[in-house]
Formats: sequence, C-alpha cells, structure tokens
Amino acid sequence: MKDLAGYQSDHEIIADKMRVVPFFRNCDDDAIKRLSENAVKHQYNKGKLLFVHEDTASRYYLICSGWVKTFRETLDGTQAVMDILNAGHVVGETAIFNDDLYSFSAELVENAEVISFPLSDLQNEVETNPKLAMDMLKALAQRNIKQDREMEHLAIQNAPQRIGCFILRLVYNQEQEGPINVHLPYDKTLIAARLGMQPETFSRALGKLKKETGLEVKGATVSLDSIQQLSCYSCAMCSSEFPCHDLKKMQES
Amino acid sequence: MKDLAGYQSDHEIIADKMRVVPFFRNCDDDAIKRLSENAVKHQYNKGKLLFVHEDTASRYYLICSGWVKTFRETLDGTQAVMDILNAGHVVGETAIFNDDLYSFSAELVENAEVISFPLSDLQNEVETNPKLAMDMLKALAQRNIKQDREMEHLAIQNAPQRIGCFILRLVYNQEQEGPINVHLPYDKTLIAARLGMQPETFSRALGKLKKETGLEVKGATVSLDSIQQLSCYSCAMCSSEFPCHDLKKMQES
DNA sequence: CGAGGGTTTGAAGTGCATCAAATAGTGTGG
DNA sequence: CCACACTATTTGATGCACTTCAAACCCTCG
Repeated sequence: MKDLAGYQSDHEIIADKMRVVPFFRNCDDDAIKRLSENAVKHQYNKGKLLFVHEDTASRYYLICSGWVKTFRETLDGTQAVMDILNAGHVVGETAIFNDDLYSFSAELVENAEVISFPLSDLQNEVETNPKLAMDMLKALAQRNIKQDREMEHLAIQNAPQRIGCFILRLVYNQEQEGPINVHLPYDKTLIAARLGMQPETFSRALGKLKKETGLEVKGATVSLDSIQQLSCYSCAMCSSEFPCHDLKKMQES
Repeated sequence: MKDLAGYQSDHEIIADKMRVVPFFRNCDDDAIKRLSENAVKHQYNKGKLLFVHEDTASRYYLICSGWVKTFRETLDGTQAVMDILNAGHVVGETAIFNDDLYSFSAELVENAEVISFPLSDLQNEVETNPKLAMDMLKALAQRNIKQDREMEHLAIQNAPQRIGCFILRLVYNQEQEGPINVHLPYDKTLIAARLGMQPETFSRALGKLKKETGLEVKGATVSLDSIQQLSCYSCAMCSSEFPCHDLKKMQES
C-alpha cells in the first residue's frame, strides 16, 4: 500500500484502470478517489458469475483482464448473448437506473481480474457530478447505437456476413493497408453465440466465407489479402458503409 | 396565442405534451419554457421522413399523434425496423450524444402531428440541469434494457411466440382478468417488420398461434379467454417470466 | 363498381438448427 | 516424450422455420 518511487499503490493502480473507462475519463482526482474508496480487487476463475439477471444489485465491475460474457437466459437454459467484454469495460453499472436490479447476467469466460465498486458510490457521484453525468449519457447513447447495429445485423445479415463483419471489427484496430493477420479473441463457440448462431453453423459459415472472399483460416488465426476483400462481402448488407465510420466511437464506449 | 380561460395557448399545449415525456417529467416551468422556446408544431402525412440515418441533426421530435417508425436501411433498401413509436414518445434526441448525427431514420407510418425542438436547446439544458440529466440517464438505460429484450426475443423466440409476446404487451395496459379484446395498433405488415419477419410469415404464424392457444382474430381485433392462455406459450421462451415485471418501466421510457 | 392496398394462401427453395459422429487440439500424468 | 482424457471444432445427414415468388382474396374508399 505504500507509495514509493517506481512502484504503485493499489489505489493508484485502480485509479489508472478507471481512467481508461470512457465515462470516468473526465473525472478529477477527487472524484476518482470518492468512486474508488470502496473498490475491491478480485481474481476469479472461468465460469464465475459476477451477477445474475434480476438479482438485487449492489456492486458494478471493471474488467482488468480476461473476457466477460453478458447474457439473458430462459427457464430452459437457452442463452441469448448480449456482449463479450474485455479489459477496460464496465458491467453492471446501469443497475443504478433500473431500481438496483441487474438487467442481464454476467459470467467470466476465462480466468480474469476484476475490480468491483459499490453502486451507491457511483449513484452519489453521478447525481452530484455533472461532468460524469454527461459522460455516462454519452456512453449509454453509444451503447444504444451499438445495440441498434447488433439488431440490424441479426435481422438482415446472414451467418457468413455476420462473421465477416465481426472480423472486420477486429481488424479495425490495426488499420493498415494490404495483407492482414488477426487472431480470434476467444473460442469459436463463443463467437458463434455472440453472433447468434450455433457452433456448427459458425464452422460452415466460416468455410463459406473462405470460399467467397478468399480469406484463410488456420486455427484461431485469420489472414486476408486486403480489407476490401471482406468489406465488399459483409458491408453490403449493413446500413453503415465501410469503413464503418462509427466503429471508433463504438470502441470507445 | 392568448391565454384566456377555458382555452390554451400554443405554448401551454406544447408544455402539456412535454410533461408526458418521462425525461421531462421533473422539469420545472422555467426549464420547459427554455426547452420549448423554439418549438414548432408540424402536420405531416404518412410517408414523411422526419430524418435520415447519418444526416446532420438539428432538431428532435415529440410525437403528438400517429405512429412513427424508426429503422436502419442498407444500400439495397432492406430495412431493419428498430421501433414503432406513438404519442408521448420522443425521437432523435440522442443525436446530441452522437456528434449531432442521427443513428437511424424516422418515418411517419400514418398522418401525424409532431412538435420539433432544436437539439441545441436540449443540449444546453441537459448540461446545466442535473435533474434532467438524471432523468435522461434513466430513460437511456431503460431503452438499453428494452433493446436487450428485443435482441433476446429475436434470438430465441420463434415467429408465433414473438407475436404472442407482442399481443401480451398490448394487453398489459388493460390489466384485467378473464376474456380480453385488443385492437392491433397498426398494419399487420408493419407489426411483422417490427417483429423481424415477413408479412406472409406473420400471417401464417398468427394462424399457428390461434391453433396453439385458442386465440381468436377478426381483422385487427384479437380476443383471448385469458392472459395465461398466451403467456404460457410465449413467455416460456423469454428470460423474464410473465407478467414481465419490467413492462411497466419499459412503457414509461 | 372498380382500383389499390392490405392480407392470406400455395408451392418451392434456402438457411440454419439439430443430432450424431469423426477429427483435431490441448493439457495431464506416467 | 507418449498415451490418455477431455474439449473444441469439423463434417455429414436430416428436418424445420422462415423466405420468396406468385396468385388469389378481401376490404375500403373514391
């Protein structure tokens, strides 16, 4: 806990991770301090449920490493995956606007480190800190747009196109010309669920995508000669033409 | 414009309509006045586009009568319907959190009266009025949840179940025991689009729903002996068991 | 009464799901 | 380093749900 040169205290580490979160970006040191006062660092294993849909919410979570799946589940166990989140993303914070009930479940899909914070601290801060309120508004609005896009994709793209679109979003980070290699960030089974299809369908659809666009797949590595190769195929069935100009905003939120 | 007894000025009429909007509910008279200063009432015909996806946004709209469809559209004209809104709902206001770009298109599906307001006035007010900011946060969060639910339905309910769920949400307003009559609020073709299916599929799926649940349909009128009849069938494939306890919240937002 | 949209019905095709089984890949302990 | 167990992924065969195209029907409104 000491704050010696060349070595960070827990609080500093937590503060640093918080500053990556879009809606904490404009918080000053005091605000960060108030928000992180009751923070707790956790190491959890794959399969750990952070919280369950419709449970009473007391804390929200900042992901430091690993991947977290958010989903909704029917009585018979069928899951609808909402999103897959990684480091720098926050889950469960919107419960403060939903009478302290989580509106979905969140589960680790691999061992991960997360930091949890009391929702009450966030609520207090949002109510008294207009800058934070504005940034949360922006973040929520962007999430809305992202969900609209997901709905659109689910509605009008077929399986191979959805996969192509998914890969394009991975590539976007390394925005380069010419040949490209990307690594699939998690299990193909999980990507399939994320895209609303069965693993078998994913496998076959990826095969079709290879045939149609000439993309190569070896294990979890995907190679393509150029972005156009894919964007012609996938972005034809999308309302935002490539390079999806709102991708950057999406990734910030 | 005069303010005589038994007769309302335009400004009063507008103010009254604004107070129905969830996120204006806590605004005091001064705030309402500032927000409505540059309001304009419009009469538009069916087919009128209020705004188009990715256009630069300058105004947002409060619906006074009629129905408005929000949607996204690919180059080849395929549409994905996001929502169908009626009186008391606001569209286009989230552009202030998206660099003044609309993130979908909005079109009247029948003749309607709407009031438009400058986004800049809303932006100013939100930035300086914490109560409004909080209410907008709540509204956005609820819309998020609603979208999650839509995604879930799209992903795991089949066509007849989605229709059953849609009807249940209509019924919910008149929460009574025993036999029930509801009127479909708009075209079956439009309901189909709203539920992500073709008109033909809608027709056939409704037929199946009749056979499975004993519900009756005559034109746009749907009759059922009891709510259970439907909820058993549809809500089995939904993460929130009936009566979807968050429906009330959903309708407020 | 007739035109035009909304709605239903029929027939055929497509895409995805499902079930079953083979194969590849990964981590384990010997 | 290998054999084993276990999981992830692929492949095959089949069925169902939804779409598509085409045509008929129905209803409303001029």
